[in-house]
Amino acid sequence: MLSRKAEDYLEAILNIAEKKGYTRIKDIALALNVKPSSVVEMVKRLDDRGFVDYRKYDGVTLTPKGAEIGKAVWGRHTTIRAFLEIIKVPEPTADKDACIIEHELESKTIEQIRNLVDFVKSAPDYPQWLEHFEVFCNTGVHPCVEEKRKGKGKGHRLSN
Amino acid sequence: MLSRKAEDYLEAILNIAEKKGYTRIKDIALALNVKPSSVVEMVKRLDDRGFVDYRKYDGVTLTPKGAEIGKAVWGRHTTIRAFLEIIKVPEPTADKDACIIEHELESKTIEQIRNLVDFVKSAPDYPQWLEHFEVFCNTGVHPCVEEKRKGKGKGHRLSN
DNA sequence: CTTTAAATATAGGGTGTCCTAACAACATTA
DNA sequence: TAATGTTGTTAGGACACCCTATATTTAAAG
Repeated sequence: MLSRKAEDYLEAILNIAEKKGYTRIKDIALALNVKPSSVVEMVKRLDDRGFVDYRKYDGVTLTPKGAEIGKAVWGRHTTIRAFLEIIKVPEPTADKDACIIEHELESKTIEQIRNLVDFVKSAPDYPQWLEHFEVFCNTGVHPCVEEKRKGKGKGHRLSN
Repeated sequence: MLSRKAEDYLEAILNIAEKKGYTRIKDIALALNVKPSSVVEMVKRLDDRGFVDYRKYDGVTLTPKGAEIGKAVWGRHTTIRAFLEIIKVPEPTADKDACIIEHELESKTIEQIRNLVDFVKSAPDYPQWLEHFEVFCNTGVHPCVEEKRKGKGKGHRLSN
């Protein structure tokens, strides 16, 4: 089993390689906010376990095994970030917190979050329930409750 | 700053104390799936930092400071679990994963998840969009898309 | 080609968390 | 109260992760 941190490293290596074509120790250190010496240490461990190829003074590349994990983590990351943005978590926070949540959740949980995201995306129009959710965030009152009071309960189920 | 693990201990101590009135080393070890010796070690650290009162051979109690944190973590836990249940994550998974997410998220994120939960709870009826979400989970198709095709776009925005 | 600056590597140390094994205190009950 | 079983404690060690300070290698500029 890979630790949360190890996954972070693989994800970072993947992203850097996609952007620049190669990955140096310094880039990883920068991306993860740690010192180069820490990166070297981790990268050695990842090499031992077959997740990366590491040759001294010559950067790091992901093995297929490592790339697979990196991509999986990155996928979880984007899913979670999308969800957080749907529920109006502001962007820098959404990205930061996606980094935290993306590890260790059961696949069923990720699947359901992804379902929710896809559900919203595949809607033909901007969902009314999300408009209502925004109202609720701002006022603390569910618009349908008001509406129902006035309309004396037509029995028409509203968006939330 | 308290670590994830330290928070776990405080949360566990709180829950055990609420259930049994007192908290022994063994209970904590059981709740967190660690050995008693690990518990003693952690509890000493928490005592040093003023989060618990620990006297040898005589259990552990939370200080006000420790109880505050325990309650906060527990609150986040229940919020997250409620959310996961809303999106149909099965119960044992929901509980387990709430344990994981509950640490370290920014308060804004927690607040928005809580908003979503409250939003759903305060709806006058079971939300139509959740029914639609269930359909989507089962079929991969958003019911409103079908409906729109048949109804030739009345311009009536549907639940999602 | 040499000097220097940047990047990388190593050595050595620290913290947090966990474990096992051995020992000590307590509680029960014969 | 003595024997026994349960619970709690300590000692000692392991592993993941991070750091600083010091060496080494590579790359760039003179």
